[in-house]
Amino acid sequence: MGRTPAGETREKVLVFVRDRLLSGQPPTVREVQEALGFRAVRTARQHLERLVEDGRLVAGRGRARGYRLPGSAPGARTVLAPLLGRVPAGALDEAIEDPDGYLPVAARGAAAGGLFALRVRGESMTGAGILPGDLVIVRRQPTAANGDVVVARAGDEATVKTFRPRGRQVELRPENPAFEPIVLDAGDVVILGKVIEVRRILDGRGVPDA
Amino acid sequence: MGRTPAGETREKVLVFVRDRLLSGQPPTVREVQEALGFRAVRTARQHLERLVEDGRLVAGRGRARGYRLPGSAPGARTVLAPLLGRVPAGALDEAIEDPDGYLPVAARGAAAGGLFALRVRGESMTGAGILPGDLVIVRRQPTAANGDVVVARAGDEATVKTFRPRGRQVELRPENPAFEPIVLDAGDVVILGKVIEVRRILDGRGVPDA
DNA sequence: CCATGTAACACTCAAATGTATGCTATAGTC
DNA sequence: GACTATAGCATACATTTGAGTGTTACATGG
Repeated sequence: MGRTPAGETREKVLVFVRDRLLSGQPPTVREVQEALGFRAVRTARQHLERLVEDGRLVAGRGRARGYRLPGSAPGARTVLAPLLGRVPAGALDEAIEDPDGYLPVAARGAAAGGLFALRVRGESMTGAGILPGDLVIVRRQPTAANGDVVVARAGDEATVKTFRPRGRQVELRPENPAFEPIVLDAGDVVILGKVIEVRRILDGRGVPDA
Repeated sequence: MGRTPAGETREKVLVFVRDRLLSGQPPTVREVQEALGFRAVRTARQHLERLVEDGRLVAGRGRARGYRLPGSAPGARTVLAPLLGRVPAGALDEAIEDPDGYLPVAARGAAAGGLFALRVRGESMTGAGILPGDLVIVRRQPTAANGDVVVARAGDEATVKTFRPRGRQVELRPENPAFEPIVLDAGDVVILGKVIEVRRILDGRGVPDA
């Protein structure tokens, strides 16, 4: 029957599989078949086998939906971080239950479950280039190092600040001279995690003309 | 046999499934069983059924590895934007052939091939919260609207600036009073694309103590 | 004590899905 | 033309995996 130029179809197969993997839904061989319009399961499988031979995919022998991206492949280490609307007092795990969405993050060693994202409110960190409305990607951890930008809960509110240990106390320092540092006993501060990435979506709006 | 306090095990099941889903590897019922140490498949399935009843998971009827997080599945479409080392004169397409890496981007309608990423050099945009070393995600387009942050080529160099049309001329305005705007004839400016997102990786380094 | 609900087990069945065998056709090479 | 490699098809088979039936045990409330 019909043929296609060498390798061309295989690229489409790889793109399809990779897209599915990135969106968290590994495809079956038959889904590949259908998506590419093959009339035989075998055809899809042959392409997949070749991609594995060439090292562009990794097969999980016998497992359903078992194809993966090899560790070196682009996108292989992408995980999804839940975007939380707000962090109510003492209920991070509950907040993760009902996220506003998910952000794809290149996981630099971080485990999947250990990430979440927050939208920044207020101008207290503009000096560090973190503006109101920005998204921060946070790795959950109970401690932090001097100078880390952290998400901490002091009292009821969760805030983004720079972490400064001060002996038995802790300073949560805003990066904006118009704001005052918060200094508390170490026991009164709960570190929710460390900010590992800042994102700003510009999509629609531009910079207002001065 | 042994029992566990009410609901406790179910939480562990949810955490396990959620972590697997966020890292792109949906588990099978039997994998849940094994991970939680159940001796019967049915036990794992019952927990999963309950989680679905409570709306904390979504089941794909009959499909292998069919459990999803509520509200996430279709929306979390991710594409990869190639990170370009630099933009040599007149060769955007060639630069995309040999990227320094890829960034996962939530595709907000944007076509996959229409995105690329650049690392920002210089401090000319600090006023807009774009710092040296930041990554900008760019959607390729030949025109821009007033106020858009764009990647444009004026002469040999590609720069990130705010786009201001000025009649027959174009102003590429830095967002930093220490820098001078670039004003050129419209014909001498090539818009490579519009910045739709800004990212900053904080991974290791924190904010230096003042 | 008994009814009720949850947690867990053992086993079975059926659908989804990976794997294999064998064949046809087109394109390129010697 | 013969040889080889690739693309594709049709069908069958085997494993993985989701789904169903029934039972036991341990709490808790009336």
